[in-house]
Amino acid sequence: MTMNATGGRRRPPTIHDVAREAGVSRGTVSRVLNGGHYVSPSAQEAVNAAIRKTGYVVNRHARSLITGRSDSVGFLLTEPQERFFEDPNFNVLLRGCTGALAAHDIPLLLMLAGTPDERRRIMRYITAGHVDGVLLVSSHSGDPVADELRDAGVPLVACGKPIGQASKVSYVAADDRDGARDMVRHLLSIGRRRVGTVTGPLDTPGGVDRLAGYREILTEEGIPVDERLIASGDYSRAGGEAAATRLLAQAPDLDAVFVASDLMAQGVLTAFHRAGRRVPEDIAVGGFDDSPAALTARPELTTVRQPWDRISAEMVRVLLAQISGEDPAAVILPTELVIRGSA
Amino acid sequence: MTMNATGGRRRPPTIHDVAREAGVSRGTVSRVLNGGHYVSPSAQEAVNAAIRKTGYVVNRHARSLITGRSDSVGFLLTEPQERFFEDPNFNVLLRGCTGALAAHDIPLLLMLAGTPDERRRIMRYITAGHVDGVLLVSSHSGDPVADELRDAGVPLVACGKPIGQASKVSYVAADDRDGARDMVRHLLSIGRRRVGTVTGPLDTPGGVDRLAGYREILTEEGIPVDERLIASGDYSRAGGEAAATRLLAQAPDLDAVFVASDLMAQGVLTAFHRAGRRVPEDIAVGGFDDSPAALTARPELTTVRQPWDRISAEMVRVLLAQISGEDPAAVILPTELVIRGSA
DNA sequence: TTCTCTACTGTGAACGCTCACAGATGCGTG
DNA sequence: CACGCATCTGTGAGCGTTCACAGTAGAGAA
Repeated sequence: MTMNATGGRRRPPTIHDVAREAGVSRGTVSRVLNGGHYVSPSAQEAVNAAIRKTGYVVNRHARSLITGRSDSVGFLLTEPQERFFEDPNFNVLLRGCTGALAAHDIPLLLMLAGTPDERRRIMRYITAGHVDGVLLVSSHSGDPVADELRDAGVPLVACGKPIGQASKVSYVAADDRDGARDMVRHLLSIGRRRVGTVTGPLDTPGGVDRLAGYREILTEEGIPVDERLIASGDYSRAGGEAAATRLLAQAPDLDAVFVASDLMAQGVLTAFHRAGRRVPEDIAVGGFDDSPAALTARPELTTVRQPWDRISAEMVRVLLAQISGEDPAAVILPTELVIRGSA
Repeated sequence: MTMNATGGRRRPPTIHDVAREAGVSRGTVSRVLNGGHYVSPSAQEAVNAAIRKTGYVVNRHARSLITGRSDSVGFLLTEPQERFFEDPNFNVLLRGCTGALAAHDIPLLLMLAGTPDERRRIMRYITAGHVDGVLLVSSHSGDPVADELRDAGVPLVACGKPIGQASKVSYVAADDRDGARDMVRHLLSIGRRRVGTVTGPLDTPGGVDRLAGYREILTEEGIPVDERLIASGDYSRAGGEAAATRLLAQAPDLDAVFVASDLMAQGVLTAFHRAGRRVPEDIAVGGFDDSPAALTARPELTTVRQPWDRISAEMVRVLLAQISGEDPAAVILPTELVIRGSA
């Protein structure tokens, strides 16, 4: 018989081979491949059989050459990468995006742009049309990359609200403010009155919005906001530890603290432990993210879950919509309070 | 002047545009692009200037169509993915590979093959020549994917020694046995005599080789191997906790334990804590991996560092060598004992 | 009948690049 | 002087696909 398929790993079959096998023309095979419009049922079937028989797989390079699309998207990480790879949320996100794209048969290209050099190289790669769109992950938003890409006309979806220039950039984010509100409300509901907070960097939406939620609830409850109860961190464990130490010094009567990330909350726990404060007896601690770190911590962290699975799915959905011509869109997803031992 | 480059985002410049701009032919431009052999210095320079001026970037699809190469490689994860994405080592590996490839201007395609369906789709994608080679990460080695890819003639490098069929598959691994030997030797050197171990799954090289190292040192030191001191885990925290509990029941006089992963060691610490055993006073604990988990643990884990940065670099090196025609190769890298509080 | 419309099919002509080849030049050697 | 050889250059062909277009056939309307 034919010595192709699994056997002789020679030249892979082309659309020509399929056409010959099916007794139709290239054009018909191509039409079957692209949705099967204007193809008779008999031809349709013959082509499908031929595809199965020959083991044909479309050559994406040839297709891309003519369509101008690449049928792939980039997953772009700006900034020093350690921060991300340390962050368990990031992994969930990466996995979710890869999976969601795979459902559309679209490969994901992982791109790391830590240094200016890499950034340049990658921008060239992207703007040369080697990907159809970009999923952008960058914590310090206000990242120039977002604007550059937008200006270059590259479909783009950011993870988290980009702050700064009210650029028309699509994004998907959890409702940070509302999540913070839930947590602080919870801390108050269990009887705490000196509720502090360790914020994220204030050039990130997570930093700004979670702090805003904190302020709002206190105000709504008629509790004056005491600036000595506010310390800023950098989303790292060490930063959380340092912030907690400052907090204890500034406000020794602290009885609860809302920490803007679980990783920082781990540092906060360490600081409190060293200072001889018990959690949650002396001080209740609430985190944010519901990362695996929340379960590693002792006691386990009460935290705010971000719907990462939905975030990744939405990012992909919005990006694909944008690639096929729709306008940029913003999606904000609800968070969920997860109560464990620390508060 | 010319209305290209940064300005009008119309059709990107082609090799034709560059040739015209430089006053040479396509062929000469192509030669410059591919190493610059047989090109006069003056032409070389004119072409480079034209490339800068036009902002030309090679169209990889057109190139791939004719060369048959795709100039990209896949990073393939088999098995249920959670396991990997939970594992901090994996992240270091992914980051390292992406970076090492970027240095060669080769994009990395992340591929997740958790389900049989995905596996089929991805195998088709790979064997269709959409990537030039594959970096394979799969903990339970003996994975059929490795053999399938090898049989399909796809350049391949595995992370960790594939066990089972002595297949001619390239791999890069840390020296598990030697690392285990160092750790057990260390435990003995601090005076422990009832040294147990929690192994990894015994269908993984990490499981087998680390146990082998454990046995070897005990034997060399003339200490009989007591099977009650050996419990197997599954590289998960919960598995470590369960194994430690069994160990305590089987051998209450345990005074040290070598755990085949840091994550499991965390579980072991939890179990010991619950049983009222102090670490390291009552029982010394040694981990493996030097993952961030080692620093999260209390006390911080004495552990064996795997050189993940070098592993990723070597994987990429070996893969690229193989793509350009060299034979498969195995690389084994030394580990390093990291002493902290737990032992 | 004849004409129009829809459903379907086949055929060049690209897409942007590399490769093989043919040609041109300059230089050293028989 | 003729010849080989190495260096350099341009040209046509073709990689595998899609797209626009030109058809063909059959059904229904005029």
